[in-house]
Amino acid sequence: MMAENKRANPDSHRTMQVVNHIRSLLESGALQQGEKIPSEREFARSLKVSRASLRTGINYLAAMGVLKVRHGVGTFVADGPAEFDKASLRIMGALHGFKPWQMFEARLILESHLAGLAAERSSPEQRAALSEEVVEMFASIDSPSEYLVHDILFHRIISQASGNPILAALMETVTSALYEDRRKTVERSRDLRESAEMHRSIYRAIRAGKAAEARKLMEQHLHLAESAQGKESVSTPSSAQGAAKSRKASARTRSTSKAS
Amino acid sequence: MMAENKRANPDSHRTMQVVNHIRSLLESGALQQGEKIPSEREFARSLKVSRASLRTGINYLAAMGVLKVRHGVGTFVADGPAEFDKASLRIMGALHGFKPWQMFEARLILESHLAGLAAERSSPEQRAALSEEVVEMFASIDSPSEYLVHDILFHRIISQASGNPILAALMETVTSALYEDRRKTVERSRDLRESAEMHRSIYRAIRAGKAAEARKLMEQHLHLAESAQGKESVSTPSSAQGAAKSRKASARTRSTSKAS
DNA sequence: GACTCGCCACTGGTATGACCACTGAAGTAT
DNA sequence: ATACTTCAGTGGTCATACCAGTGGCGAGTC
Repeated sequence: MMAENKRANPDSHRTMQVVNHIRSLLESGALQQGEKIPSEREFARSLKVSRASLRTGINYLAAMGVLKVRHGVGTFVADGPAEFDKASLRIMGALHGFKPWQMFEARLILESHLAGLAAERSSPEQRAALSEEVVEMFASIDSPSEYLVHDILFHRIISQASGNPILAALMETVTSALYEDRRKTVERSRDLRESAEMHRSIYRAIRAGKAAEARKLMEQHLHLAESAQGKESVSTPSSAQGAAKSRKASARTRSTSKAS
Repeated sequence: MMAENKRANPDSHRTMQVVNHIRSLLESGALQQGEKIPSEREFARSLKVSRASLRTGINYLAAMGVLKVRHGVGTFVADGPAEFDKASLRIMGALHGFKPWQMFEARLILESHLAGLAAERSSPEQRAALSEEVVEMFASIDSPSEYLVHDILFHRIISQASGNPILAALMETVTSALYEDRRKTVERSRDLRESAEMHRSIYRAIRAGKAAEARKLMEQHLHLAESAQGKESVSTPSSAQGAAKSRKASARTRSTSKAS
C-alpha cells in the first residue's frame, strides 16, 4: 500500500555528496562557526567533483542559512543565532496563499511562549539588554523608523533569552515575513507610547520571572499589533476556494486562553 | 549611526532574477500547484540567462520546497500541504548543536496548539479521518512499525485540521528531525496501548470542540513520549526542568475553568 | 490483436574551461 | 602621510559537450 519510498527530492548524488561532506565537517567540529571554507576551485578539486556540482551543494546549504557566501571574499559557515532563510516563508506564501492572520497566529503562539521561557531562563545580561531596548523605545517614541529597530531588537533578545534556538529561528522566519507590513504600520502609527508601555510591562514580567504573565502580556501585545495592522485584510475574490472565511472569527475565539 | 543595510545573503543577481520571476508567476497564478515548468534549456533561453544560472535559481526554490525536480521528467511546482525542507533542521542542528529537549519543547508548543486549533476548526471529514487513524492504531497495536505510520498520520491530520498551514509546516519540520529517534522508540515500545488511549482521548477532545482540553492532552501525550524516549540520552539541565514546570503552569492558566 | 521489449527523444545532472564582477590589500604616485 | 591604482584571489555567469534517468512509440513476438 504505502509505496512512498521514493525520495521526492533526492537532490542528485553529487550535491548530496557535497552537502554530507560539509555536514560531517560541521559535526566533527572541523568547521567552526564563522570559519571560511576552501575556495570553490580548491574545494572542488579535493572533493573530486566539478566546481559546478560543488556550487550546487554550497548553494543548497546557503539556501538554508548554514553557509554565507560573500562574492569576492569567500564562503563562510554561518555564525550568530540559528536562522532559516528569511525569504522562504514569503515565497511559500506566494504559492500556498498564506493569509496574514495565519502568520499572526503563528507568531502569536511562538512569541508568547518565547516570552514565557525567557522569564524562566534569561540571564542577567539579557535582562539588562532588554531593559536597554525598552529605554531606547521610549527615547525614540517620536521616530517610528528608529522605534521599530528597538522593537525588533527587543523581540529578538527575548528569542535568544528563551534558551531554545529552534523556536527562536522559527519565530524569526515568521516575523521576517511580516516585516514589510510591520514597517508600514509603525510608520503611520501615532501612539507608540502605548506600545512602549506594553513592552515595558513584558520586560518587567520577564525580569520578575513570571512566565505565565509574560506570556499573557505578549499575547495582548501582539493581538493589539494585529488589529492595528490588518484592519481590513483583503481577501482575493477571484481566487477560488473558500476555505478561509470563518477564520477571522476563530482567531478571536481562540483567545479563550487568556479570556479572563 | 547607520543601520545595518548590508545584505548577508544577496543571492546573486541572476539567481534572484530567476527566483523572482518564478515567484511572480506563482503570485499571478500563471503557475499552479503540481504544474510543470518549462524545460531548463527552454526556460533559460526565454529568460535570457544561462542554463547554469537558471538552475541555481531552480535549486534555490527546490531547496525550500517550492519546486520539485525529477530527473528525466521535469521540474514541477510543489503540491500538497506547504512544507519546508526536512533536512534543514537536521543540518542546522549539526551546526548549532540543537539538543533533543529543545526539539521536543518546540514540538510540544507547536503541536499542542495545533491540536487546540483543530478542535475549533476541523471539518467533519477531518474528524472522521482522525477517528479512522485511531482505529488503525488500536488495530496495529502489536506492530510497532505499522503503528508508527498511523501515529504520524494522526498528528499530520491534526496539523491540516488546524487550518494554519504555516504552523503545520513548522511542526512538520521539527517532527521530521525527530523521526529517527521516534522510530526506534516505538520499535522497542511495549505498551502501545497506553499511547493509543491517549490518541483516542485527544481525538475525543477535538471532536467535542474542546480546544483547551485537546491542547492539554496533547501536552501530556508528548511529555510522555519525551520521557519514554530520552531516558538516558540527554542531560536534563535545569532549563529542561523549568520547561516542564512552565508547561504545567501554562496548562493551569489556560484551562483555569476546569483543569485538574 | 495484444503484449513485450528496446530504441530514442526529452528532461535534468555533471564536467570543463573561459571569462566577468567584486573585494581587499599591496603597491605606487602625489 | 594620504589617496589612488593595480592586482591577485574569490565567487558569479556563460557556453558547450556529454552523462544519466524516464517514458513513449514502434518493431518484433506470441
